[in-house]
Amino acid sequence: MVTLADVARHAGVSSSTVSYVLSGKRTISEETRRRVEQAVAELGYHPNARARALAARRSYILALVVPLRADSHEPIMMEIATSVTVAARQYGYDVLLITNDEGPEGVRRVALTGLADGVILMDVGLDDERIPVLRELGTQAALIGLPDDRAGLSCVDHDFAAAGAMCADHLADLGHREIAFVGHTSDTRHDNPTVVGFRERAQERGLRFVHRASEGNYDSTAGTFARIFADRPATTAFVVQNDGAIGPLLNLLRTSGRTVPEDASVVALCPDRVAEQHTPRLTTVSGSYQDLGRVAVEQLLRRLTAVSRGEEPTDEQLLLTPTLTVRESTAPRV
Amino acid sequence: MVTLADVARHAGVSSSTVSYVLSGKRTISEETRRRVEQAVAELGYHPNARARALAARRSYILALVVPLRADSHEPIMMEIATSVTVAARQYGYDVLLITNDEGPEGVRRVALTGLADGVILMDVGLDDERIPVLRELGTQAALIGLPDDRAGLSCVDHDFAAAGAMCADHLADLGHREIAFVGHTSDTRHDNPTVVGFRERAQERGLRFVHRASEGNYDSTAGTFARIFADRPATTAFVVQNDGAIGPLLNLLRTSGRTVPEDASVVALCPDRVAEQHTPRLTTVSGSYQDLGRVAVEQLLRRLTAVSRGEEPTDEQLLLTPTLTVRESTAPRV
DNA sequence: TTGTACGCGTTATCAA
DNA sequence: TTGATAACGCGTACAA
Repeated sequence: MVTLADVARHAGVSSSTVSYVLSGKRTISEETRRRVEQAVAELGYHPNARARALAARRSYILALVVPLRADSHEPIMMEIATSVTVAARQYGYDVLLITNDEGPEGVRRVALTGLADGVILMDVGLDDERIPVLRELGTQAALIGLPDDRAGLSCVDHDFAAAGAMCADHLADLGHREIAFVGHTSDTRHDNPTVVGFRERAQERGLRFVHRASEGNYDSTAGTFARIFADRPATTAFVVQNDGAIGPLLNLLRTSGRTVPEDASVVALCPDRVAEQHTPRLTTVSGSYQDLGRVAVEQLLRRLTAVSRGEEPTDEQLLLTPTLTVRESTAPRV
Repeated sequence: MVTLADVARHAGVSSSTVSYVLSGKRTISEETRRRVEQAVAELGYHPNARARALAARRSYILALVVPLRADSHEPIMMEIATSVTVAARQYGYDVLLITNDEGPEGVRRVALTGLADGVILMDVGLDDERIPVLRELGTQAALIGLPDDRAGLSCVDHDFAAAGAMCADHLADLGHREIAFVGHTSDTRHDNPTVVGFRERAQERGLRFVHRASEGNYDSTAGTFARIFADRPATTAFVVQNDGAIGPLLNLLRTSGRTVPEDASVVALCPDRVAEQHTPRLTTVSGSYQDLGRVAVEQLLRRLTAVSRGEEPTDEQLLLTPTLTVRESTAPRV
């Protein structure tokens, strides 16, 4: 293994000079810089991360805590995880994966042992049990998802309320008056922000709507579908916040003799990738999960640099505005 | 921060004794062990991972290299990543996430800087560009996927050929004679092991079959479906190796007046989670991605312990036998 | 602009 | 069964 001392010897300078050339924390004469860089190249020197971490008292590692059984969320989780990793690398950080089967202790462990400099929490619930640990240890963190008590924390999430409102607006603009919102049965929250945003905007625009749930499979969606038309036969548009219900819904519309978008418009709240897979390709309101990961990394790194300067880190709460992408599944009401 | 020296002082022993109590690498008298453990508890000592890594010359971190744009593979990737992490934790290791946008250099970086003790490569291709780096640096690794040249490497993968054969056997046992295999257009390999395994067993059992591809959306699958029945009107069973084509296929069967499984049997090569979502619930031949991750971790750790003992690590190539789960989509041919 | 020297918190060797 | 103590390789305050 080639060490800093080896490079120093080879270049005829002290090892601290080599260190400073590499870190750029000191002004170095052009001549010695050249010599050092050449020695680095000739010897094939690679700084030892372990020694650096010990001496610098930071590991340049961020811990990413992912939920273990994210059920249907899994593709999204991977997308966030990779975007976090890519973003972190651009700032010279690496990412350690922590699964939630360690529970809140996972956070405690990486913070206490100094494995990670900070923590990114995915899939943060309203009352997340990992948050007390952050407060107790003073661990720097960025959360993806908005907990109830955000004091002292930086968080980022999609602006679900805006997404709901955008669905209402788009369909209202197209002249629809009777809309069905198809959610997921596993969403037990009465104050699902998407629904709230949708409802408020729908009321402002004078729309009638029903909110129904599906389990995300064919049978359940068929039942939901039947009930919607039993209750509201004049329904001409659907908003779907349930990836598994999309395929069944489209098929039910088809088999019931309704053409999309001529007879019924469909707006999906799902990743674009999913929307492109269906026939017709679906109009969506969607947020970027990559942005979510990137923003979380940047929030956390801002906190870390603040702390390293002896400043107080500033709490940031950011809601990312989603995008309406009009594809083939929405059209003016006839 | 509480250090080993603090604990030693508090317990009235030397710091090396504390270290040995914690690592268990030395026999310690009951009395001192008790004193040390009490001091650890009273002071709330947590060993510093960075110092440990430097002194022990191992980081107790494994690097997991995931493909960046895994397209449809993404849910699977997350499942493997979490199972790798959980398994690694059980052996006292953590997992660092490396995305393939760093390319082969990512492997070089973590190995050369000593960030990780070993590497797990996901989604390994037949001729993977990361493999030469492993060889060049002598980095210990475990691969998920089987490359062509496996010399000096430990690998694990599903036994796809066995999976294909099991599909053929199951349908042959049920009396089917004409079978359609629906694959994915993105699979350009002529020697797709699943197809090979299926074909060979099908021939042994005297089955007729066609192999067709779909892009995994409704339109493409509809075209494939039409062609299959144009070519082979007597087809009574399908094997699907294309998650996106499953929903469309079931709907096409339904709308064309064929009931599953009475008129047509369907065997899916997909995760059980996906199979359970469809109506009817699908008979599958599937392998466990969790096992894949766990086995890779164990292979890598065996190599690492061998090396630390000065022994030569043994190469292991393991194919995991998949499982046939009979659900509601297959029945005897009528 | 450069060098010296100490510290980071463990592990592990060598003695006792 | 236990204790000193020398690495481990780098960062940085202090000195020159």
